[in-house]
Amino acid sequence: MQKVFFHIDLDAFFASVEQLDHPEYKGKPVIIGGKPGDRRCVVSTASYEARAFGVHSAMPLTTACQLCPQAFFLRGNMKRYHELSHQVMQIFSDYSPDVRQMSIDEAFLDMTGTERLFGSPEQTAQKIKAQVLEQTGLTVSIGVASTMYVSKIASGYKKPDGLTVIPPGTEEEFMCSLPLDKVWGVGTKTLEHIRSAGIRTTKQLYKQKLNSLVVLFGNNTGTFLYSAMRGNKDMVFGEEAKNHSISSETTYDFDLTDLYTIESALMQLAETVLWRMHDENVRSRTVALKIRYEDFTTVSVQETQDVPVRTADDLFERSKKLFEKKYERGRGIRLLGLSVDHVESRDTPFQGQLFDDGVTKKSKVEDAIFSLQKKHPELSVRKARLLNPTGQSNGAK
DNA sequence: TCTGGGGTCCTAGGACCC
DNA sequence: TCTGGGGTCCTAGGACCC
Repeated sequence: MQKVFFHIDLDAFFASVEQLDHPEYKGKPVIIGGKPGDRRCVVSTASYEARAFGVHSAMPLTTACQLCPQAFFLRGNMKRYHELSHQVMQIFSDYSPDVRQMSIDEAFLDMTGTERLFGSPEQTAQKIKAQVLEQTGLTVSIGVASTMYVSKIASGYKKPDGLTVIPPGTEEEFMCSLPLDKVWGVGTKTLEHIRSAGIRTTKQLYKQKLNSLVVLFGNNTGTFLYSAMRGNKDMVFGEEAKNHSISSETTYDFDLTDLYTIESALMQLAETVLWRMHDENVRSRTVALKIRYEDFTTVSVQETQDVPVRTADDLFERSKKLFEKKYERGRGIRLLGLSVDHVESRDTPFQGQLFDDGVTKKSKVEDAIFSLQKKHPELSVRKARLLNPTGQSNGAK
């Protein structure tokens, strides 16, 4: 059967939600990411009105302020965005049993074989767009194609409120019509590499033999580029990620140098990560610490132990050990990040040494606190060290 | 214009085992 | 008398995506 995939993207999602909730923002430039004067911020989303001034995602906020000082600058309201995202995803599931949400604002739908039910893919896409607009007030852009990969690129072809259908058999033609930097999966580095090989257009890239791409870019990237230019049919729907991780990181307003402050920051990160591990009911044996120094050089260190992390204290102690191992004394720290990797469900039996060193009890106490706090979010149970009566932060935003 | 936070996947080398 | 080969796990760094 002819495969049909939709890729659906919410247009300038965070900014559109704000314009929806605050009619006074409608038709005006809106920039999510921070308030003017906030340090070390980047643009998360810019409304199309702001994009007209050259503002785009990932741009330093200070730049955005200069390009478009009259914009409404907002820090954003993730809770609200998640609410609306959920609502939109629900609508998608009315149209396909196979929805793969890729992030808060986009999803793939396997629409293969739904023609009898809903009509042609184009008609169905129109219906979805109309239903999302009617029920949420938001617009989406949809790409329709015979492969997931091409549908993804097609959804970005015409925005906002776009619909792009790539008829079966025209995938390669479509890929060859794109500028090189629109090839999904090709970032700055690979683009540079491609250009330095004398390849200037997707057409030229398409003409390369698999074998010469492998010689130029290595097996993985070479094969990817070859396959991408032909619509990347290998990208399949049902694959599970094999290496789940949970992380939390903070860029501080001012560089950290004082050891006590640094340890408090690590404790904060450990609490955040452990809270989420509880929330997802997972455990992990691998803890990784990331340090970004004042000059933006970034290093990381990780350790896998035989026994999984059990308490926030445990995680804090491990992170402190990693910090001492890696930190170059005297250097200012702009970012600290803590993550646990290779997480697995706490329900899968643990193949390891079982012993009681007093941590088990502590872990049970913590479990109780976490579930209590989950039931009653208004109760705040926090470590004394992390409370700050002066209202001064550690420098974290 | 000084550069967020949350992720996934890949590479290359080393340790260790059979 | 010049050093196998495959498999698995681990680590540090990096590319890329939203």
